[in-house]
Amino acid sequence: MATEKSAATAIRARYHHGHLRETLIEAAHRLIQERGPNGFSMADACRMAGVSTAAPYRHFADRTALVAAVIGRGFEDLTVRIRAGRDSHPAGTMDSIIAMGQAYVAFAADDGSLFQLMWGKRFYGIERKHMAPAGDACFNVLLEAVDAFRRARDLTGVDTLTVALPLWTLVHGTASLVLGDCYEAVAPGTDPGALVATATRAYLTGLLVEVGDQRP
Amino acid sequence: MATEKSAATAIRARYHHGHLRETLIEAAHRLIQERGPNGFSMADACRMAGVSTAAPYRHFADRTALVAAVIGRGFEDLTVRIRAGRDSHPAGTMDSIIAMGQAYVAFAADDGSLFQLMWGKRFYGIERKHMAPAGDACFNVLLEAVDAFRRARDLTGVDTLTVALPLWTLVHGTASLVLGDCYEAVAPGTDPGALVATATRAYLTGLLVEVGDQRP
DNA sequence: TGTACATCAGTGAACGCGCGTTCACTGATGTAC
DNA sequence: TGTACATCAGTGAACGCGCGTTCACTGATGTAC
Repeated sequence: MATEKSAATAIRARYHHGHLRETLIEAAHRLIQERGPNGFSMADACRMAGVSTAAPYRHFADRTALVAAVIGRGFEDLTVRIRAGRDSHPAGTMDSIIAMGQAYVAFAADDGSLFQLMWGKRFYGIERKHMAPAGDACFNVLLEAVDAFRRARDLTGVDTLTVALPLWTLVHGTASLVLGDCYEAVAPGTDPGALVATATRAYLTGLLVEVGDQRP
Repeated sequence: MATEKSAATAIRARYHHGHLRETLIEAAHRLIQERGPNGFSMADACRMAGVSTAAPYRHFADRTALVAAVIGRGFEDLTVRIRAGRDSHPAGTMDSIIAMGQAYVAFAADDGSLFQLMWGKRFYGIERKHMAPAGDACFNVLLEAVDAFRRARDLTGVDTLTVALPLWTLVHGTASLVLGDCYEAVAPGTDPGALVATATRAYLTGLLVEVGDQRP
């Protein structure tokens, strides 16, 4: 019986938690997932981690610092996922770019509240510039893919950034509308992944027609 | 001196406010604008309106009802603005569709927090379906414009909704990234209006190439 | 036109609540000798 | 190997705060006669 109990509360059997920093980040993440971008409180995270409300201040300056850590994890996760999408097809193909976009949307669908926190503003007073390194790493995955596409298609009339921004915009829009239940309200049954594919294809085809040296 | 004072506090000189419902909606709107999607509280709105904290309950069931009213106004405003954009160019032209998108983005830039509230989820527990009528009216403006474009271009290979969804997605993405300061972080000086124009043009051009009966 | 009265839109004080953060503390850990 | 001690990661109680909502109330308004 003592053994049973210690199994259930194994982590807190010791005075020192041991992995409190990690545990708090995960707890905050789960709270945000379950209750929305504002659903997080220090007190709840402590309850979840089985720790007193003063404990987090050994690891985080304040509540904002904890949320910032969660957001940082979000960017890392997103970067891994879109890189995997991109690399699932040969470099320089439309399919590679499409898969990347679909991975972006899938991330938003899985983790909508965190997605809103990452790209939104004024939720917890965290400025965009404080997320710059993590966000840049993420954006670079897209830039590399677009660069490969431009080289593959001899698309020299426009620079990489100009091609990339609308692609990002398109998948970001898809993600935002998915997680706001907006497609459901207006066109039930819409498949966001398919939408990303057709829209991306049409956009890139249009680009090739307009400024490409080569026809689609 | 009594006159000066009554000028400053003219509205509250009488026991009955007279326009409290309107005033509270405006106050809540301003608080949301100034302090972000979560920056609104009943108490602040009352302070702003110069009224006791119990007064709002004559006009709104609870705090959520007040926010819902603000969101409703947002949809009305957005509808007016995109309709004006659409009608600023001949029906059925790309320019008409582009101007509509630019109006959408301009709305977001002017009123970012409200925009997030309107399209986001789980901020104040308001479900998408409760905004349906206002949102539908808004979406119909886009559908009409796309329908005019399809007729003008004999674009019979795809239906209106299929053409419209990526257009919405594109401008929604632009709006979201603008108000999250995301373009600034990655491509300083980006003009969102120009981005909407070139991306919309490329997308529609691609569509005409892929499924149009007529070449661009 | 004057009056009685129902209705309505406010007041102001109070409630219970949960929050972020701080404080002096305590128990565990690791290291120098 | 054993011990003294500095360091560190926790505790638990308390703080002050602002919030949403309710309550019995009061002052103003409009209407029937």
